[in-house]
Amino acid sequence: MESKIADFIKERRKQLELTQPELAERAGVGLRFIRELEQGKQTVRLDKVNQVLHFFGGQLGVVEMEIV
Amino acid sequence: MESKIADFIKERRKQLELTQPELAERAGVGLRFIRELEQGKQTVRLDKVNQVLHFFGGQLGVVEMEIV
DNA sequence: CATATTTATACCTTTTAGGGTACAAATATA
DNA sequence: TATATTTGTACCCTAAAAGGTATAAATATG
Repeated sequence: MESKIADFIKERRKQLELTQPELAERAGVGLRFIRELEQGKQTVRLDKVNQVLHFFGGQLGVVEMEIV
Repeated sequence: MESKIADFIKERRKQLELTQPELAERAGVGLRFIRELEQGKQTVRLDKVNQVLHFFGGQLGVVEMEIV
């Protein structure tokens, strides 16, 4: 698993049958950002991630740490 | 409410009776970052927020959007 | 298998996050 | 209330995030 957040976004995007450029446009972020996000990049801005998650009705919040 | 994440960190820090400089040091981030974070700054890096949350046994994850 | 669509990678530029630090404001304590 | 501690604000600097875009790689489709 690359990243829970990445997986969430990738899955929800496919559920809606959107391409990366389409999601970028609708979420109001750059295409490159969507790509990096879906690939699990960690050094991304929180507000930008939220902008994408909002499109799916989600947002970032504090959760318990994974027992990896 | 400034920000759920900000409040979480501020509260947990006080529970452990730590000052901002102490938390910054232990979490391995800059003091200024802790200050901005506790004041609800949204344009922060996800990995840095996680660095702080890890100290409290938490992390960022996708949650349902708030009905504000 | 050829072709079209989608995704990944790479380059350049601008903006800004984060660290450091100094000082003011606020809060706690003696 | 005077003093010490903690927090907030402001400054400079560097590294890199994000946008745009072109192209290669991968995947889907005919």
